[in-house]
Amino acid sequence: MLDIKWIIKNPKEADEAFKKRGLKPLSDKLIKMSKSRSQSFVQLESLLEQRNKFSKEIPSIKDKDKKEKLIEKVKSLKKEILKLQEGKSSTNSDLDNFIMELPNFLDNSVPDGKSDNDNIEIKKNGNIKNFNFKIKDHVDIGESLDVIDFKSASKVSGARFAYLKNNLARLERALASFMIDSNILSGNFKEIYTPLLVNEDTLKGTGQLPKFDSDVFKTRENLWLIPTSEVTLVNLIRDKIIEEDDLPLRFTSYSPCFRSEAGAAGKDTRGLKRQHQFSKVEIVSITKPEDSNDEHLLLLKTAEKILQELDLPYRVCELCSAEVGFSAKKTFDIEVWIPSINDYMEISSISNCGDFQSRRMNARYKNNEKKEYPHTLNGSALAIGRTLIAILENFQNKDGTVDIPEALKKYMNGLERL
RNA sequence: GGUGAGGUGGCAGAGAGGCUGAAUGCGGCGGGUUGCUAACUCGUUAUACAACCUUGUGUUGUAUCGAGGGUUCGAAUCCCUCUCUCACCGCCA
Repeated sequence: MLDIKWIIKNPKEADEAFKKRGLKPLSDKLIKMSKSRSQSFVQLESLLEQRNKFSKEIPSIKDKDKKEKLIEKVKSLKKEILKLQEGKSSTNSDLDNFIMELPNFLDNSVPDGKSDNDNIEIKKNGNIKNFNFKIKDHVDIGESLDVIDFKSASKVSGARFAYLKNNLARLERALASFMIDSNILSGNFKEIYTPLLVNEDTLKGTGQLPKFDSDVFKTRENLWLIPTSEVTLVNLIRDKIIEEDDLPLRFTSYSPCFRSEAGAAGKDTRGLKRQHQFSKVEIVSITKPEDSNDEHLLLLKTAEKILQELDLPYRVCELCSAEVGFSAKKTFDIEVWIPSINDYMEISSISNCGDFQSRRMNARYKNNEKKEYPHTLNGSALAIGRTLIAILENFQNKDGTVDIPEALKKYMNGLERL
């Protein structure tokens, strides 16, 4: 959530920031809304004060008529209060609703841009293999090895689901263990197993709601399937006051993720790339504001290390202004090399959300005696479904088999290839 | 899913329409006593928001006793809904 006080104090800078996000200047509107809110608030307070004062006097008045009169007076006060409260709660929620749908301000360092073409590649790593045979994509590899079954999945669940079978199912499990272990080593991330169903407030806290409700699956019981365990990991600090010495908090979690991807119909329909359900190992950090830039790099390094150990070629991009997500102020994407498309594909997104989420969830930390909003950061380390694609394709052999990356063999009981 | 009991400050625990932002105890903080510790003792000890100026470790106000509604001149206290915790029963990996 944006800091309305800061906007009131710095309307020009705020409008610049809105512009960078591709929005109209909104400071005027926000300031007006906030002013009318605080005006009615002051008015209401003074009415409440009167009511309380008179009410307190009533029991000590002996004269019956006087008493009656005073009671009548308070009654009419009450009517006024009720009226005002109605107005207030509507302007109040106007501002709240409006501001809850505004994205985070971008970091100054974020490059301007209009599409993913304007993302800036900042690093490349690993060797892209030259295959001396006709390569297959992961769908063909998976189906010919009888380890992926889309047909059955579409019958059982519908489009955008898949069965993984045999050693590919095992590989998915191996990757989860491997990634978690690697993360714990990289930064002493604490492993967490989280709930997969959450309530509305939780999703508001991290920013999926209220704006992106169509991207998230909702159950009859008003619980929502998490689209990422960022949601549950960051919400661990909701309504809490963290001791300064306990920062940074670092969490890692393996979980299924569910995305309805309402806006993505017809996109990437082939294969495992864009599924309604996929697994992901997530890393999350909660830091002091002054540490979050360094922490952002640590998260990046943590995710990169996994690709390095898996021996997968990748590059790191800094997202341009058009591509940074709603809650983030700065994001690095890691993209892994995919031979069948002869290009890189996003496999991890690592974001610094500043105090945007901690404001939304009212999470603070003690800075000496002051309470301030910590920064929250999250990243995939890594998306497992897409890691499977990368392994199937980058480690494929001419005979249709797929080698198991060295780092995973011990998690596969020594298995050499699929 | 059913039944019952509950949710009060950092914690424990009173309060059962106005004197209650809330007794008491513990803990915390500051002081006293003491060779040190302990014990004892005195004082102090919530948060958020707002208004005002004398811009201060300021004054005043409002809200907060799980959440949201309601009754009332007045609600921690009465009523309704929801939620969470605990116990027992049922079901269950």
